[in-house]
Amino acid sequence: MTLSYSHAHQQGSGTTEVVAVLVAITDHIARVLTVDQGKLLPNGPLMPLHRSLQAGVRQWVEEQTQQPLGYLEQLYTFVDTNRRNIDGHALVYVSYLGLVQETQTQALQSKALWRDWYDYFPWENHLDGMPSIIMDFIVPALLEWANTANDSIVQQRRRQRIGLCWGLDEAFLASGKLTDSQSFNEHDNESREWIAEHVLLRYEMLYEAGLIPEAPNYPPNYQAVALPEDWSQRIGVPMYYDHRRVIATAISRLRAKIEYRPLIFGLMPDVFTLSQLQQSVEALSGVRLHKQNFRRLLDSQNLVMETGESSTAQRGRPAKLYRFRHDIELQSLLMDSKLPKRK
Amino acid sequence: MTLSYSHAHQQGSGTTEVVAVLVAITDHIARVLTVDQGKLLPNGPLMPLHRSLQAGVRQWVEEQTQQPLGYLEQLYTFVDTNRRNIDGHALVYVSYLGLVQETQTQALQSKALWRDWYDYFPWENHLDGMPSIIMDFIVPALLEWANTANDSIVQQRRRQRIGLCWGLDEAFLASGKLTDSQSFNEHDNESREWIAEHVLLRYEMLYEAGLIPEAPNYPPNYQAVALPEDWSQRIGVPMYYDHRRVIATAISRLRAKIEYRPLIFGLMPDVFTLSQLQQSVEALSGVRLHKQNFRRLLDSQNLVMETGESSTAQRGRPAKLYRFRHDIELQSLLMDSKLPKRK
DNA sequence: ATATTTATGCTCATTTTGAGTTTAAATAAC
DNA sequence: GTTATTTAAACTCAAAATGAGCATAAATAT
Repeated sequence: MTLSYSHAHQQGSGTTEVVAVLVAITDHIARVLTVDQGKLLPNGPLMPLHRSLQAGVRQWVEEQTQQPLGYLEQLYTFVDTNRRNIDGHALVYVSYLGLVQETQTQALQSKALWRDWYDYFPWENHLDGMPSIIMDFIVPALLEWANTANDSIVQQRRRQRIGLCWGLDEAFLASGKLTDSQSFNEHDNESREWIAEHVLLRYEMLYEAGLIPEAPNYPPNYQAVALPEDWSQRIGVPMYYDHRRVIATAISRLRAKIEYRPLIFGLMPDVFTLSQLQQSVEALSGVRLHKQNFRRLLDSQNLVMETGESSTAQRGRPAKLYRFRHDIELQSLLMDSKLPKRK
Repeated sequence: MTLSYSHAHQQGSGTTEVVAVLVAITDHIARVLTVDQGKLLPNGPLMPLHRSLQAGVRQWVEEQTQQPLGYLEQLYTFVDTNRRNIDGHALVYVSYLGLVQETQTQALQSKALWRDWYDYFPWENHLDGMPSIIMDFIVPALLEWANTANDSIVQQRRRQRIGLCWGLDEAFLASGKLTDSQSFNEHDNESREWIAEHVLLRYEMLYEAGLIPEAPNYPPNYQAVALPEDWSQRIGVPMYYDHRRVIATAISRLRAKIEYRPLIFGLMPDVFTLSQLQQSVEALSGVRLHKQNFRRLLDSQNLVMETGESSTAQRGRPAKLYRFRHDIELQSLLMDSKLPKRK
């Protein structure tokens, strides 16, 4: 796959672009809004008429996707030295995270497409346990990458990083038990904690190791243990430029922030059950939560109120319906209101 | 004070600048590195030769201050529509936070100057209790600002915001007891928690209310209760452009992050006592900490090790000397290692 | 010698967290 | 229509983390 991609916009004399990661949850799956067959995020140049970066984001998203958007926050600013304007100035692009309510995802432009964000990061979905690709391919490949370092200190550091990023004990990594992927799930005393918000660290490690198609050193030439034929499929859908890294940044931010701010507000419909709310949080964090503790924390936060109605949409006992307490909207944005930890 | 300031750099065809907030702690006081008599942060245009934003920051800081710098992280990206290049593109400036070790602050360029960061934000220093300016002037002025809103809903919202930002109970705000600034400190049941990391929210509220010299609506015209003559002195040292907001962003980030990442690493000399360490954290957070709990958390984190020596620099019992465990440097950057809460 | 200052070890009550058990109220299957 | 299954929701309990204080140690100041 070639990454030199002829962009639609004229770069002209400006050197600044904006790019947006819009997130919505539909059918309990976290999705990002893409254009160009899922290869690009909505983006466009900052123009003299824009009074702010936000204004630029809103205009280009509207133009390219017709998706109405609410909450928007700045993520990170990147430089692409491969793309320059006529005077040789490198392209600077400022990324934004936007949240879209489930009910508001209709009537998009034909180019625009909502995609399951785990299509881009298959290893990040732990809703049904740790995906097998991690122990079968990713960690072995990373360990081999660690070994290619000349300096043994660097090797040690890399192994340490691998353990921390992927939730593995270093002793376990050294023991070479990886070949038996069963043993991992059984002896969870050999594993550390998987930290959901380390999405960006994990992506950057894969990138650095040359295991990501977007990386300049892909495919890696150190593979004694060859990667499978369909590796570029298994390692997730590639994107143009560094847009996949931008999504990784967004997921990291979202997973971290949802622990102490009720951002989930921006993703839910007006009325919902507590189970739906929990499933939405799980879709973002990629791990299952403990139901009883989730609810305990919720009502200690006083974020939701009963509507009085209940829903029989599911099979079992009808669930009470809730809505967010918009009277405390401001407060909630400021306050440190946590959401519960993993199961 | 006029804010149209003729900048030293030629803007040319680029539209991107970098600006750095360098922080160091000397004599237990948190300081930021400034140029131009404390009116500007080190800054400069991103140029074609820079391979990254970081590289740009490092070059301009070196050139303007000769301060060597270690840890550097991106803060936020701003747009200044008042400054444009020849083609009319607004200036985009990317801000960075840098940490400098106490021992490394020598031999600066003559223009460069380390300034107590509370010179810019006098209301943020609660090391000797809440500064009187808050209850004497700031909150009364803000309450009057709240009353100037046409909509009574907006008025209510503003009062709510004031309470949350400044750690005050709304009932208390409504009660009009403000005139007696003593009553506040006595009845702390009437006050909420002062949240140290809300530096930016507080600054932006003052800016919005027109109480900050940099604000376009300064001085505010709604003052029935007139501000004191020397208001522009009391409300902190003004800066050119929006550089004071950039510092507020930096302090917010630092205060928030120090709670869960051992950033204090980057500010300490090699060897230090636990009291010095605590005083440094206090200098950043602006509040006093509980000594015993600070130490308990520290050794639960295993971040420091004894050197074996002790220091008799102070008056009382000699304090053991410690150094950071650099063997866990990487780990500590990744791990959620908290520092203790307020006293 | 005694008061004062600083460092450091230890206790204790309260809150928060992680991980269950039990009961309620619906649908699906026989 | 009775029974199994599914989902909701209330409640319990032990372990860990937190906030606040007391007690003792080892130096300097008077």
